[in-house]
Amino acid sequence: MDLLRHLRFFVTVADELHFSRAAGRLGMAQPPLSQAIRRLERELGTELFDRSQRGVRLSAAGAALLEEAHELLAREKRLRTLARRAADGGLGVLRAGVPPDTSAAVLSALLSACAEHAPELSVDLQEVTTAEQLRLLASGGLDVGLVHHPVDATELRLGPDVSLDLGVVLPAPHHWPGCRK
Amino acid sequence: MDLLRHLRFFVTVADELHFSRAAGRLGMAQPPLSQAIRRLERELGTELFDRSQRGVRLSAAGAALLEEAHELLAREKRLRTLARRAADGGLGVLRAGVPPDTSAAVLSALLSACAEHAPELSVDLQEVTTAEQLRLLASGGLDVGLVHHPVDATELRLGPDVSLDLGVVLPAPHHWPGCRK
DNA sequence: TAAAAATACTCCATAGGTATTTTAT
DNA sequence: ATAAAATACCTATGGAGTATTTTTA
Repeated sequence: MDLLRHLRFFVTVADELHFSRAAGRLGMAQPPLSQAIRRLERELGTELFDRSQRGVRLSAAGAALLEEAHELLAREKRLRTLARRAADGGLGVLRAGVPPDTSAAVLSALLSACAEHAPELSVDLQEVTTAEQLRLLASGGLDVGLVHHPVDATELRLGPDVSLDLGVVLPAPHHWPGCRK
Repeated sequence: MDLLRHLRFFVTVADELHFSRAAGRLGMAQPPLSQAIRRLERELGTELFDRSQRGVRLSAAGAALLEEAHELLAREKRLRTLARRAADGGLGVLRAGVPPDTSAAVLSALLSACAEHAPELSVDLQEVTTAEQLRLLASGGLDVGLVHHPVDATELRLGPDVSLDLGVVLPAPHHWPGCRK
């Protein structure tokens, strides 16, 4: 019954609060949209909207489910992105920068954690200073970096801190192939 | 194209590594399963399996996607569960009875477990004796109760025992909004 | 030769479109 | 009277089944 498409319909209607406009945005006619929402409501066993006079409102259940629907759709996109990368051989090398003074212990711990989590991912390690890494991350020359705190992480995504005085900085999502979270 | 169903197919095949057996588990014939997997591979732009001689193996991309597929399916189930709760009006208050001599430790443990499991559920606690609870549960005045054993649980559903001499009694399903199982 | 997956085809369910009706302001 | 959603009906896409072929060990 294609729950994902129906959820797409749902969030669009929830956004517009107007079936005809939502149908327009979805590139379809209004009647099939109405039908699809009704089908979804039957499937879930709940009214998603209050179609009373003066327009459409989210019902309590609809409000509760909207957030979850968004997350589900986000996951879907994520999976498709992952698949795309795998298709392009993107699941190949992860270009990682580390500061020159990184200890062998930290390095091997990170590498084995990566290998366990994404076995098909090969890691291309490069010794770069924190400052240099920030430039490379911003320009797409690196995929992830291990840097010294404190750091100006505007436009970057931070990972968890590592051991004592090290931290992980990740670039904006589109440069971000493997090693989840 | 119903990604979710295809992912269900995918994880089943990945689990069995055998199309015919997987088809059996899915309650369908083998040819449509093969077709569906091919469609999914085309859709994602990646080979999910290595169908070489001597059985089926997960491809690198397949291995990478499998985990994500599981999470997506888990989210789907979660959403359906949420919808169910909302449908039963479960997204409101759960009226819970506890015996007057319940210790604060037990109480807080139960409440935090509930909060973790159903964050959107607010719990309305009432101190009632075991005997009183049984009457209220039967009449719908309570949704769940924490009672002393032994107890006459005809027409009620029992939950797991709690700590030493306490037990959980649940009423018939239709009075039963939250706190699964 | 046997077993498992792929191919060919047929059929039916269902999603979507168009036309129309209903309802509420 | 108008605008928006619901209903009715029709068509077509595609998903699933059966039969069959292909391939490899």
